[in-house]
Amino acid sequence: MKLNTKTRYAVMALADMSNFPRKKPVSLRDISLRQSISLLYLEQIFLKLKKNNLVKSIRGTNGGYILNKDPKEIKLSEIFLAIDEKVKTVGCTKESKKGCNGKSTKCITHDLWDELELHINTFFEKKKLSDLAKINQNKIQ
Amino acid sequence: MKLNTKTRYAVMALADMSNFPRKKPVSLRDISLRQSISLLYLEQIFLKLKKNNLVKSIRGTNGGYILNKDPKEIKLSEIFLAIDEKVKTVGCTKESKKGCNGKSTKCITHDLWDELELHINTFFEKKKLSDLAKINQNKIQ
DNA sequence: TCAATACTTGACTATTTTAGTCGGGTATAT
DNA sequence: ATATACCCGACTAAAATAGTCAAGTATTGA
Repeated sequence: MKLNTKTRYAVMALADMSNFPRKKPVSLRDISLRQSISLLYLEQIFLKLKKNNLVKSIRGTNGGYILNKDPKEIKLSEIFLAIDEKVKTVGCTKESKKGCNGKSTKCITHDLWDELELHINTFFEKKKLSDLAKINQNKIQ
Repeated sequence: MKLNTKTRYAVMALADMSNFPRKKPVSLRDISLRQSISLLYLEQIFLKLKKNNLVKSIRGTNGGYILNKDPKEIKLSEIFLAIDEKVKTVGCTKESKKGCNGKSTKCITHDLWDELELHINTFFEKKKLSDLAKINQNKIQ
């Protein structure tokens, strides 16, 4: 059970941006250098973030991206949604209406995974981008 | 972010077993039929569960597996551990001591993922096998 | 005793997902 | 004009997943 890099990098990149004044565009090149993330990969990620209105883009020299909202207002769940990362603990979701293992009944663990999903999603709803402050960049002990 | 089938099936299978008296061995064949899980796959899974002392095996005709503890005593976290499913939200763990992205400092999101990991693991520590009762097998609405 | 049942083990494999890269754009500032 | 920096779809190598397969061993019951 692990997070994909796209989502992790998205959070990292946005957290990076939130360390700078919101008015000036931040270029992907700079983020790439500071956070050691491939520039080409960042481009892919930011297209999604833009489509989902988390950032706006400014082209040309001295261009870059700008956060659309104050970091205090940006929930991690929004970022996850933008990147398409679904916290789906299991195949038999409520949406599928199909039951687990192709049967019309819930599998024996169905409610458990539902509960876990809710648990995790609640965590991401509560966390804001602003919670990842510079203070986090300490040495590992 | 999703759970692998091995872990899910392990929980399903053990939950299935816990619906029957603990003294009589439950064969994988029966579990396979009731829960629609491949028998060959179940065999692989139960070897792990056995190695980690969650079940004991009885060979031969009328053989099968027996839970080593009361379902009330079996934490889901134990099952996860047995199957090797690690809730590792990210590469830069405390254990690696290496820092994120090869640097000696924590990445900007390091503490976040740590916190998430703890959050999820706490959930599994609290959940017992007995919490997945027969009552869960309702129709999907 | 001997056939059937059921666990044991390691190796193998097709498919899917992940984690990117590549190539060719377009818009803007200087 | 030219360099910068965003835009976009298609592609791909590598890893993980979700199993299967072959060849056992131990035990029971007829």
